[in-house]
Amino acid sequence: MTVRVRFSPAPTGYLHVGSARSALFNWLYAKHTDGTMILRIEDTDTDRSTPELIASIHDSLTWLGITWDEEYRQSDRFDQYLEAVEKLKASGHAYYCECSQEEAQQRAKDRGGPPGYDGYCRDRGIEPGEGVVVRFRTPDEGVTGWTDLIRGDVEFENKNLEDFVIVRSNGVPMFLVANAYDDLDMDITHVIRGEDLINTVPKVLLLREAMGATSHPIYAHLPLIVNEKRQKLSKRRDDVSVDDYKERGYLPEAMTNYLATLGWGPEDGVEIRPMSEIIEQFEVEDVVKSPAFFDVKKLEHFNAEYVQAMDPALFIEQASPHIADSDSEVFGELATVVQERVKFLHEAPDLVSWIKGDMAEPVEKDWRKVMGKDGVKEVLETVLGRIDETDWTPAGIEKLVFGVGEELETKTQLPVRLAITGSRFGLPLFEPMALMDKEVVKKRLEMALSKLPES
RNA sequence: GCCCCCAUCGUCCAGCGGCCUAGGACGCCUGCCUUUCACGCAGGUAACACGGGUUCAAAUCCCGUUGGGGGUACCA
Repeated sequence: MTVRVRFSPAPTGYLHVGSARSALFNWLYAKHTDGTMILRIEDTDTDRSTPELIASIHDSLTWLGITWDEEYRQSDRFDQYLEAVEKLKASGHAYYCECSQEEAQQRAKDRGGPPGYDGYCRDRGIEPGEGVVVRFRTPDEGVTGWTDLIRGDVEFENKNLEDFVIVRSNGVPMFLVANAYDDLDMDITHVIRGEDLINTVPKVLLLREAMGATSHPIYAHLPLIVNEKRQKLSKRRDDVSVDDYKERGYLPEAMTNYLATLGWGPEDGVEIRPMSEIIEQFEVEDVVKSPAFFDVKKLEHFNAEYVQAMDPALFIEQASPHIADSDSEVFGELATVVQERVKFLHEAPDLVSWIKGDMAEPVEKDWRKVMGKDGVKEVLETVLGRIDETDWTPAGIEKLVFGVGEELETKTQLPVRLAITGSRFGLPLFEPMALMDKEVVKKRLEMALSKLPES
């Protein structure tokens, strides 16, 4: 039997890293087993789903390198769900209900106990009409359970399952039926998704059985990815859109590699490795149960490793879009040294922008620390005074700066760097300086001198 | 409230009854290298939530407590 898995996002927002991880694990498993990966757009929430969002999900998945073999859109299949619902009604598994949400809630409140719908309309013979929904009739007793590939045996008592809505009053089928119907219809063999959906399993199982299913897919519920407060990642409060990471210059390979280590780890402990090896080693049952914190620091490290490993030509090609046009020439000349000290593509601009553009405002603390030292004034003045007679090449500038250092018996590189670049950190100093206009260098030195404390 | 899940360094992952005085990775700290930064190299920091069992032996199995999380919609 060939494995068929599906990633089924609701297009109600951009793809975020949690969903991306679910997509990735499905994809890894499909690849590992040589199975089929299905992308199923669950757009039954017609109010919030948009074509733009579907397109953005496609883009994000593609960017990550996650591919799919078949694609479906639930909004194309409403007729089928509705037909299935008709059968459910005919067999007594579903019924019309005219209770408003307020009424249902009010009754739940009045009777105390558990909230949820009480089955009031079960046998009232309601006819379809304005404000009428279709509900699925859940058993009053017994248990519904399954063996989860990751969590083991999970059981729910049927009495805790309310008669849930499967068709809205506007006639649109809801998530649960669509989901149950499609998994059955598409012969899904493994359902791999976030743990936030674990509570819906018994309802879907009941639905499937009512639809005549004699067997069920294997379920595997992934631990959630959480923020620093250990809460489920939320699009609203957390910074988690895959697209944003792309914009910030993260590499897709770094992202997927990092995501693969959240909830799972290779046997030999080597975390950074080609996707082909991850596919080879990946087993769903090895996924851990506890939630994982999305650690951007570690992602950064992964990204740095991938940036360092990039082919230089590819680095230039991919970093260039981040570089201002006015800086592209110097970037071209310094790309290799830029690549060596950058963790993200988006850091490249800052490393070169001071050469042709404006220099960054120095960090106050750094400035005080470096410029407050004795002798700095002499250093800057001497260097400034000799610029006109300096051979304006990297070697010439090095001779100038270090020469002054030897004469005055002090280190000159740092104050000169801070004066000219505005930062303690950055590229090797002399190569970029050689690309600058002498007058600009002089002006920055003068500016630094003027800001020196009068002592 | 009710239902469900989870619990090893700050973080991610190893550990599936003895090999654990608990291992790797990120972070952080120290040193080396270096007239910047980064890289590299050598070290270091730091955890089995708690309480009961079971067993010759428990981080590993069982129960409870505590803590955390998820769900509880005519969202998915």
